[in-house]
Amino acid sequence: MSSTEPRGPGFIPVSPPTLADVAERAGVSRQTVSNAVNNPDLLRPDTLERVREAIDEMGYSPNRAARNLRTRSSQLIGLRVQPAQEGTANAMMDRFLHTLVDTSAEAGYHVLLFAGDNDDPVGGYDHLLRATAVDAFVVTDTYLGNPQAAWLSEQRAPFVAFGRPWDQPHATHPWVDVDGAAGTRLATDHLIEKGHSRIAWIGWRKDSPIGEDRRAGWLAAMHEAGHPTTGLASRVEDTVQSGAEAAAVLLDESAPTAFVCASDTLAMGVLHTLWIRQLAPGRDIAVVGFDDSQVAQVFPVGLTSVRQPLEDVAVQIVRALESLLGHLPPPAQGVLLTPTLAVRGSS
Amino acid sequence: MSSTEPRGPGFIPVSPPTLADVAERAGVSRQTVSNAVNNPDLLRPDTLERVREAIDEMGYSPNRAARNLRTRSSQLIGLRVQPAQEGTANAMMDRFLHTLVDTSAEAGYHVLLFAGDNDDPVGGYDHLLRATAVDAFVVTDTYLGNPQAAWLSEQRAPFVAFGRPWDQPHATHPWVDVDGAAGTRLATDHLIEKGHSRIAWIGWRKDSPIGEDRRAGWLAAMHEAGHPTTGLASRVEDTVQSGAEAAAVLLDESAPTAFVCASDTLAMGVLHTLWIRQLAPGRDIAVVGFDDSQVAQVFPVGLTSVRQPLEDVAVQIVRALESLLGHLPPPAQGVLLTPTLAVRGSS
DNA sequence: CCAAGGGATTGGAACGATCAAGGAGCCAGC
DNA sequence: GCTGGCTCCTTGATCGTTCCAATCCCTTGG
Repeated sequence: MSSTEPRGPGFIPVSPPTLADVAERAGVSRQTVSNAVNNPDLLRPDTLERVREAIDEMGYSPNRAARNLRTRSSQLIGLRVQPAQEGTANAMMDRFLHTLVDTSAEAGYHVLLFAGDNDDPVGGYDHLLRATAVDAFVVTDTYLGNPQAAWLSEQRAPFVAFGRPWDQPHATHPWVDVDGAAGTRLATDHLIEKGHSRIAWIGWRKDSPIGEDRRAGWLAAMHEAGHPTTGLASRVEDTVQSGAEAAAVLLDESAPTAFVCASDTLAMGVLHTLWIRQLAPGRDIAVVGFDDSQVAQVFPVGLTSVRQPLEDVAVQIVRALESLLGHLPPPAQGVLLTPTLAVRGSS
Repeated sequence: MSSTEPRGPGFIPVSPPTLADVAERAGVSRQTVSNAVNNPDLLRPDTLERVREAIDEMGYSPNRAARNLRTRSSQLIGLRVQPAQEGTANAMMDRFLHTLVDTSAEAGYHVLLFAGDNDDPVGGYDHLLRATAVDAFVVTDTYLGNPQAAWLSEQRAPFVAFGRPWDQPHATHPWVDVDGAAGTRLATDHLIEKGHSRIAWIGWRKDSPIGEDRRAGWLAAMHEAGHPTTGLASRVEDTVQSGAEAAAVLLDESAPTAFVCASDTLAMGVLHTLWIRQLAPGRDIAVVGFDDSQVAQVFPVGLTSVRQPLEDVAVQIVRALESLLGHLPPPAQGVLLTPTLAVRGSS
């Protein structure tokens, strides 16, 4: 049999033992070995013991391809990685990815990465789906107007989205998202508690639903505290440069004592302006960012920042996937998680 | 056949068409369709055309599991992700991962992520290998004393390492690495060119071969330029705090006019100390980091930093993998790539 | 006109697992 | 003693593809 081929230096590795090899060794049939692996309850304890010994001795692991073929499932979850782009929120995804991999592993799944193509947002999905190469997808780039979610729904492909279907209020697919408004509200309340009342907002252009969501949190917190907001809000591109310029304008025209920003990138811009003007962040002016990126953590005095619970997001996504794939009761259609505030020297 | 099942709202997705379905439609045998996909040269042009039409019309993609089973290959490359840890060089891996996925895709491979476990560094590899779930591995954490590389070599498993086998000079597996010494030499020469002669080094503890490699580049450049180095080198933990302290000590005792650091993290520490002492980076004191992290890019004046050619690393790794897997002539055993210097305001 | 040769195509047999039935063997009950 | 039910295990068929060897068809040369 395959497991008894000659072996020695310079040889190609022997093919791993099969179910039949183990069966022969344990003196049982193939199916019994299969049951020992998948339905141990069906075996008599002594038989189970014997088969397990054989499995251990031979170092048997079920062949993935054969199992996949027969069961029509791959135990793989597909995740598309965006085309390489510089310095965006990608780095943040790192935390998410780690937990996703870990949690998936616990559920018996692996994560398959595949390349994305902006011109053909659906191509990669299509191929993997038709080849039954993955059991489900995790869709993370829902903010791009997500044709994927709609397309996958239409194909009746199992998937869970990280991000609400902003522009498709009637979408029925499961999703997990972070409550951005709650995050900025947290940040604003924190500043109010510190005694600030003129708290400025620097966010993204109006066509970003995520940006508007985050802005809403700031606005609500300010209104509730009875603080004015006119002239204190600015909407710009998500770059350090834009953040710096916006901060300069706001400082000149509205004299805020604190800034809440839609991203750490913008917050870095604010800090840049403060630095130029010899204003000490945290002492003269408070600044809060969003994302708790590495930048926020290593910035000299530390940048207070809203931290997305990406680990929880990953866990919830895997839970939803398990439901979809039939291992658990159906999940809530949408799960909204609340971020926390990482308080540092800048506030 | 499976492709003609009833379809409509509320139904479970129909199973995708198979080779046999396409064959029937095109009026040829299964094998001919298979050849149309894998060895088009074997078909007569008109037959090929007819089969291709059928494939397109039915939206056929070969079933991955079946193909994998028959060919004993999975077209998957395994990459272990370390257990989630905070704020380390992980974020840098993002660039690498993207390119790895893209390049692998061009070579017909997908990337499979699997969870790592520090207690059992080999467990994940072992399972995937025996289950023939992946064709090869990319090993990235070779600096941990890499038991993986040795173990995989012993198993005769195909893999390529990102990182030289520092502690195993006789290892024979293929690897790709970045020439850290060349990077720090680049940084040091850049500073020398700017007129600096008292250039300090802040690096890692002596037991890090990577750290010593980077230090060697600084040392060589200084010697070649005839500049003294005594009292100008410091070896500390890789934290902002340590970098700040080391910079303070060096400034007090040796009055350097520039710093070369083994990491951006350390460089941030230096910048912190400069900020406290009201010294302007780039004007009063020059600073160069290593890794060109996001931090370096968004830091107000910009942090000059050695940039690892991670994209090239990924490309070379995929190339080496293709060789291992028999599609190309055997590769060089080791590939050493030279980093570049991203010059910004801090120097 | 037939045999030889080569290109194009075909049918059967794997690959290694699970599914769906189908036996043994044993005990209780009539 | 035979049946029925239960537990435990086995046998054949199957998933969809590619490998292998055989077959078919058409051309060419003797």
